[in-house]
Amino acid sequence: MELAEGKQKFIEAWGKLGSEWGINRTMAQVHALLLISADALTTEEIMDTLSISRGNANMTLRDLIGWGLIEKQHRAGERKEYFYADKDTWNIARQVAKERRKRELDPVLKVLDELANVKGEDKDPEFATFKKSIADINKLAKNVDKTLDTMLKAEESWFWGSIFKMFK
Amino acid sequence: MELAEGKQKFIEAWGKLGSEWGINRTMAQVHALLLISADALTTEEIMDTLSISRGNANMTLRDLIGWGLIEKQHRAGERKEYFYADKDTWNIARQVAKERRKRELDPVLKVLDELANVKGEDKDPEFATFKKSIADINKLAKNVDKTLDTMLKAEESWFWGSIFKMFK
DNA sequence: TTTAACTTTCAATATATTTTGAAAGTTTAA
DNA sequence: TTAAACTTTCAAAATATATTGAAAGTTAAA
Repeated sequence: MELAEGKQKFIEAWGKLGSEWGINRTMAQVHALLLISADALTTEEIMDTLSISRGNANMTLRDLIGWGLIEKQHRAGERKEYFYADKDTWNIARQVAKERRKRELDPVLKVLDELANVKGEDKDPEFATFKKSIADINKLAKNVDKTLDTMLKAEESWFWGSIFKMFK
Repeated sequence: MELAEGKQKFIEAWGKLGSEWGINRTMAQVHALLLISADALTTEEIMDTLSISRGNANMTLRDLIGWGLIEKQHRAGERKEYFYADKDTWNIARQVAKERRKRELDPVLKVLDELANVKGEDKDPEFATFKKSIADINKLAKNVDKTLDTMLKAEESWFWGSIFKMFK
């Protein structure tokens, strides 16, 4: 397989994976493109390569910056902005985990805590089932939260070392 | 907070979380409803409670069965089918992880392996960056795969025991 | 069998999300 | 200043996804 074809395939696969996990396909594709680019790219180059509009490219790049996955670069004597992706997969995974925890896990934990206070008759099976389910999910969510917290602070080598030890 | 209101809130929160993770909102809501129901429910009851159509309810219930999250029940002397959700959060997490691995991680691993064979000039920085990125992502993906594999075989207590030990 | 209770299908419709592109906004060099 | 180079915005259009509901299909009791 040629490099050009390989790049194409990677961008497609990354885009598909992203969309299956609730991430805008274009955003995942732009990220993929920058991931496999040795140099930083301009908005223009990204638009052309992926055949997307200026508005779309601009918004997507802003979002990616918001996710902490890419950054702007400036070159002496040039007005244009260049975009460059962090290539470290461990950082990427951490960044994504961090953002999603903030945006999604935190609100859910808040709701679950509220729901732990629902009042009712312990003899009522409907109430008992509700209570039990909420408590169990709460426990799982808090464990996930704690695990992410530690993971976010961890260094790569330390983390993988632990995973390997954990799973022999 | 009253039980009825709590149920409502939980169904909404679960639906929102699901949709943010690429799971159909209605599917997550039906799952939530069954999770907090002491008894198995009929299609009719689910339709009424969530205000969804018969077709939607039917398709969603089939999907949930496909994900291994709920099951049909039959009652002596009745034609109607009842639906019941597994209430064990550990099983739910495992089931979801299992399905998503099969549907999403496996295809990505396949593409990454193909992309590892892309030919090019080692001196070409574009080629070198591509190779490096693919290799790194491959490594991460394989680690995730291995971790999931072990997790899927694991018993709850064993798993959480390890997590706790891992993170003190 | 027949029939009524129940389930499934799917084309049409509705809703939600993404994308476009032209206009407005901003910045810097001359 | 002015004007050209560049970035941002956002209403409208396009696309993708989810939902409806009536008709077709299935099943089991009579």
